Amino acid sequence: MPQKPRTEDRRDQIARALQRVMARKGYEGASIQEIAAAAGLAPGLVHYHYRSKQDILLALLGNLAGWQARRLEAHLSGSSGFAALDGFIDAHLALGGSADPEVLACWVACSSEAIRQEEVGRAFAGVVARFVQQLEGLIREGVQARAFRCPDPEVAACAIYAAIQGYFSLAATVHSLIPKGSAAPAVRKMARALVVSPGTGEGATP
Amino acid sequence: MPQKPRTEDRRDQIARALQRVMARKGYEGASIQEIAAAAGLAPGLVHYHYRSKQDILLALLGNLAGWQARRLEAHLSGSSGFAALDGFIDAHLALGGSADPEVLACWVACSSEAIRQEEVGRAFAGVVARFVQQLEGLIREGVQARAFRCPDPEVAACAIYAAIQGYFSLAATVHSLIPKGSAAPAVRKMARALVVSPGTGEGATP
Amino acid sequence: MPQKPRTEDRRDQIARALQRVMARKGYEGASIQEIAAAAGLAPGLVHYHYRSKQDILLALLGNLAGWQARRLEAHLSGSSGFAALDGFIDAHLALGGSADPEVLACWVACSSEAIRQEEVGRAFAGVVARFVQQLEGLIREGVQARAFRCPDPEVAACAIYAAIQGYFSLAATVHSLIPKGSAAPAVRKMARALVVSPGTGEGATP
Amino acid sequence: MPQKPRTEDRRDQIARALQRVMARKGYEGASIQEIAAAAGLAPGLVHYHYRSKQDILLALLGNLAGWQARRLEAHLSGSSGFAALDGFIDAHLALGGSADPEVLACWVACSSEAIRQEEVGRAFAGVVARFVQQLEGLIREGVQARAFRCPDPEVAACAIYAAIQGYFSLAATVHSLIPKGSAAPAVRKMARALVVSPGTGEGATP
DNA sequence: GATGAATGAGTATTCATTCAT
DNA sequence: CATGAATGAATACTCATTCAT
Repeated sequence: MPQKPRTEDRRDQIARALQRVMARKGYEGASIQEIAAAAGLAPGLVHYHYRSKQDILLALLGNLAGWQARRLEAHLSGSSGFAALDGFIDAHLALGGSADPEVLACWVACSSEAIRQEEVGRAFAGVVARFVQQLEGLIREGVQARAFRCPDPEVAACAIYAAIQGYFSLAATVHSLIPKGSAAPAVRKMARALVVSPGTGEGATP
Repeated sequence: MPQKPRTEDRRDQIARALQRVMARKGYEGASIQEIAAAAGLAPGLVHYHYRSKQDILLALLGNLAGWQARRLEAHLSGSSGFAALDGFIDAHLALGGSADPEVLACWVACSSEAIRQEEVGRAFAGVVARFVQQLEGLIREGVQARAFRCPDPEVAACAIYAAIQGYFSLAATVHSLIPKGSAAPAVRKMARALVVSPGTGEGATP
Repeated sequence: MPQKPRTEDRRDQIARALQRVMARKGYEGASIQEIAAAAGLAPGLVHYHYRSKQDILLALLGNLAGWQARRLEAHLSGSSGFAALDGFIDAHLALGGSADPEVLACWVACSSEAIRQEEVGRAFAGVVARFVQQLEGLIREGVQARAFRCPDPEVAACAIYAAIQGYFSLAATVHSLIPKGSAAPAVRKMARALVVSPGTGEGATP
Repeated sequence: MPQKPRTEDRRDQIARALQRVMARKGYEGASIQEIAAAAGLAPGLVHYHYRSKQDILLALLGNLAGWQARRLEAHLSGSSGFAALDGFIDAHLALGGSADPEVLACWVACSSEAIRQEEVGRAFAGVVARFVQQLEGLIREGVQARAFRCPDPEVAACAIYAAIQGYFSLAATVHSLIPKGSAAPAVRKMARALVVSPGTGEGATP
């Protein structure tokens, strides 16, 4: 059976297997043996293609980030103003999107590992920072185009991303608590409050 | 609870030790030996006071919930309307509050374990549900008092709590990304958008 | 079965088990499982009493050094001059002494590990240095007492110890090559050449 | 041996790679992958040219023995008596000779493996026996030529070789303990004590 | 000849849990 | 209550060897 089916394929196969196992058992709970079994590979192969278990996690994190980036691109595709803002939110929260419970559980597990493992922390922070900056960019464009009024786009972007992140966390842990289909609309509404307000003041518009 | 006082002390001592260790190493990474060492106790004592490691986690989760409930009580104390809403938010996000990085890291670790261990999941869900319902209650009171207009208090409560939860997660993982002191004000602003709007429509109304 | 049979006893028990196994299989070949089995203990106990396999080796090295030091003491016991010199040699090479093939094999294995593991190297060097310095001391005393003439006791001590060490190595590897009982007398004779000569010249003098 | 020339080159390339790696990591610590990397070859090639890892060690041992035999030949070249004796010693211990730390470390590692692996033990014993017998031959010639007086050339040869071997061992493990340049002179002096003495008695000459 | 992916047994080490004292 | 030694299963990782290409 030893052939040459593109090492890159094997790596992806293994990262996806980690995703499947980790969603149910967490990162520590995902043993190499189980990951290999889930990938349909011999246990030894895992460490042939990855130097360490952490490396698989980093690869998976890269995958998750890549998929999300691609979904984002599809949802934004040249739009601006409220359309872009809503696109960003929908790309993260709309049904059929990240609603994949496996991806959600993995993401939350990644955030936990980010606390424990410095290298994972750096990678995780990089991914999050990229999305938040992209969001901040959208807001700044909207402000320049007079579509938005926003005293502090950095704060606004962070807040909107926090709301999204919070829904991820709740969806992964207490899924039934979230009224069906309410996430994206609610965040859209909250986002508006941040990009149409004249100051840090009370609320929305006069 | 009603045992010899020493016992209750010991249990708390151990739960706090788990908190300290878990903040740095996560739940799986916190060994009983290390927990015992952090508590200044003999390893054998841990299993004398707790049936299993999971039990310590559940106790810690209870502690975290209790502390938060008490802080909430202090921040609310009879207020209503916007004051109550802001109190709820501040109790979670105001400086000096849950900003304790140890507590944040523990909370995120708990959310991860909630996915893996059914029993932890139930306990975690209970805690979250209680806070969300309390928030929902505040909103309903505000609506009845004509202070708020909110078509769906359940959705609003969930969204506001998601934003808080998201800030917890970001604070624990990518702390430096959050502009200092921006969390509570931003969530207040977002919350307003949810309790003054007439529909799921565009945003706040005149 | 969990009692308190003096942890120090357990440590010694394990170090002796390593000695038995290592004599046949070398250090790398001595698995923790096998060491535990040879000691009649559960595998987990080994790492309860020793932080790492290397630690067991260091303990064993300490044991070997200690036994040899004690044998040396017995063989020297106040003697000086040629008696002391012969005593040093006999303590190392006389029959029934280090002729224990198990000890010899361990010693050679230790010397190999001393090359690979820095910490073992330091410990091994310390042990060897101590014996060589003791020998050098004996020679210096003999010189001061006019019993010896030796231009460079450091060189002489090193050479004599090298000869001893060489017999260890040969005994452990090509035992049958050494004529029975020839080691100690031969080294005694060689040693004389180093402590009675006036210079680096030809040999012994009339 | 009579295969395609490339094959023989490859075998030597691999044996030399083992030498390099083994000097730092020992025999067990030298993985086939690493050996291949050190040789600049694909891992699979190693087992194409050698049936097993042990076979590489045996080849390396043969190389070491061969090199030493050649050096010996150069140092002896027709000499006899003390010149031959000194030549034998210098061939082993003179500066620039086996002082190559890589070779020394390998030699000590080989001696360790000789204890563990019967086949290596036989090969190692063969190599040592050959050198000792050659030395014994030199001494016998010297005796017949009336240059030496030596009651037991076998014992003398063994003793001299032990001293050489001991210096190898010390040089590989506690190099700094040996006074620079003292090895060969010291062994020459010790050797004299064995080939000029009238009996096994006290010391040198009457 | 040469390659490098594949295999699966083996390794040190960690750990929750138990229990004699 | 308290101790800390004991247990044995589990884990990440390594490695000699094989073999399809």
